[in-house]
Amino acid sequence: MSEKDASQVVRTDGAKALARYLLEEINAGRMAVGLKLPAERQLSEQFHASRGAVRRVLGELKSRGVIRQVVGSGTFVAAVPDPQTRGVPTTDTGAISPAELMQARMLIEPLMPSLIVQFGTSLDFARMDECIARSEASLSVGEFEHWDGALHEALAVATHNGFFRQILTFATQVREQGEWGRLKQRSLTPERRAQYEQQHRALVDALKDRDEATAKQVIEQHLQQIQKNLFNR
Amino acid sequence: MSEKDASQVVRTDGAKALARYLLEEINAGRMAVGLKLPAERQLSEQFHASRGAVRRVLGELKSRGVIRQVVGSGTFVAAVPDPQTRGVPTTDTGAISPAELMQARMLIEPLMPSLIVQFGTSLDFARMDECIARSEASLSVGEFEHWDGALHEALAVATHNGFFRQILTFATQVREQGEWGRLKQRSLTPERRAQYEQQHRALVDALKDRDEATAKQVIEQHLQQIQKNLFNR
DNA sequence: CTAAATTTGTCCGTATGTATT
DNA sequence: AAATACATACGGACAAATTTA
Repeated sequence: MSEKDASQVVRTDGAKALARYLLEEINAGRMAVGLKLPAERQLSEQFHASRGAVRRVLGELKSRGVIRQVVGSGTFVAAVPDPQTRGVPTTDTGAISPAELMQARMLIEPLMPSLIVQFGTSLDFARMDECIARSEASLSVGEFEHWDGALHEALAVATHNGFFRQILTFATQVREQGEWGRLKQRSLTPERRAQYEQQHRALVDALKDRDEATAKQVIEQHLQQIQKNLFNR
Repeated sequence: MSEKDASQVVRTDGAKALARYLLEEINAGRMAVGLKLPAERQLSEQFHASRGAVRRVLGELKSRGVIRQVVGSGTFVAAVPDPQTRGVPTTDTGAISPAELMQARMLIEPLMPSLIVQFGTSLDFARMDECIARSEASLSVGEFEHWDGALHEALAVATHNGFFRQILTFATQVREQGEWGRLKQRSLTPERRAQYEQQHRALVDALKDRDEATAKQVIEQHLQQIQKNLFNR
C-alpha cells in the first residue's frame, strides 16, 4: 500500500482530522464539558469534509457518550472519554473469532443427528441430495460454497427445531461476515473439496438410515478436518 | 442536474419494481434456485434505480434468505421464500415453542461445562456465587427470576466463547418474549424453587472443582426437572 | 502461475427533504 | 421564521474477493 500518486489521494483527509482534533481537545480538557461545538455545516467547512463525514464522526463520538446532540439546538461536549469505560457491557457481540466459532460448531453440530433421525422427513433428505448434487456439479468455488451452505441449512431445517435453525443461521452469518473468508479460500483445494463431498454423502446416507451414531461420527470427522485445514494446514 | 422525466418522477421509482419483479420471478419458479442474477450495476441500469437502491433491495432479500451474495462472484437465488421461513434470521424468534426451546436447551446446555472447566476464571465463579446468593435472598418471584437469568448469563460468559454467549442470550430472549412466562410462573412452587437453588449450588461447586462430568450431570438433571415441572403438570 | 477483468463491499461527497427548537 | 439536527438517496472512487484468460 504505498502511495501511488499524490495527486488524487484525498480520500480521508478531513474526516479523520476532525476525529483526531475533537478527541485531542476534549481529552486535554481544552473543551470543557457542556461546551457547544460549531454546527455540522460549519465543521464541514472548517475541516474541508463533507457534512456526511462530519455526521459520521459525531455519531461515533455520540455512541461512545463523548458528545450529546440536541435537535435544533446543537452539539455539546458530554464527558471525557476515559479508556476504562471503553469496554461496553451492553452489546459485546462483536468479533467472534473463527477459532471460537469452530469450537462451538464442533460441540453443537454433532447434536443435530439426534434430532434429524427422529424428525427428518423424506422431503428433508431430498433437499440434502439436491444440495450435494449441485455442489458436486459446481464449476466455481463460489458456487460450491453456495450449495455447501444450502446443505447446512437443509440439515438445520431437518432438525425440525426452530431454535437449532436459528443457531445455524447465525453461524452462517458469522462465517460470512468475519475474517473467515481469507481462511476459507486458501484452505479449499480440489482434493479437500473432494473429501468434503465424500463426507457429505456419508453423512446424508447415515441420516437416511436413521443411524445416529455413524452420522454423529461423520460430522465430527468433517469438522475436525475443516478445523485442521483452516488453522493447521 | 436532473432529467425531468415525467416517467420517473416518483420517489420510489425502480426499486420497488425490482423487488416485486424478483419476488414474483422466484416465487413462480421462473428463476431456478442457484441461478446467477445480473450484476448490481446492471440491475441498476435495467430498472432505472441507483445502485444504492438496488443494494437495499438485495440486502432485504438476503436477510430473508431468498438470495445469497458472494464477493467477486455475484448474486444467486438461494431458495423460494416460502411463508414458513419468511421470518428474519437476525432477531426474529419466529414462533419457537417452549417445547422446541427445551429440547434444544437439553442438548446444548450440557455442553457448557466442557468449556467452563477449561476457561472459567475465579471472577466468573464469583459472579455465579453472587447470583445464587441474590436469588436465594429474593422475596418475590420476579426477583428470583431475574437472578436466575443472571446466573445463566454468568454461565454463558464463563464459557469464554462469544458464539455460545450469543446462543444463550438468544435463548433468554425467546424465553422472555414468548408465553413462557406464564408457564414458568405457574410451575414455580416454593419447594421447586428450593430444588432449583440446590441444583444451582451443586452445579457451581462442580464447576469450581473443574469436575466436568458432575457438572454436566447436574445440568441435565436440572433441565429434566424444569421440563417435567413445565409440561408434566 | 500470473495478471487482468468482473463483482460485491465500503466509504465519501453531494443534494434534498423533514422535524424540532 | 430561522437555524439546527435527522434521514435518505444518488453517484463516484477505492478495496477485497473471485473468476477468467
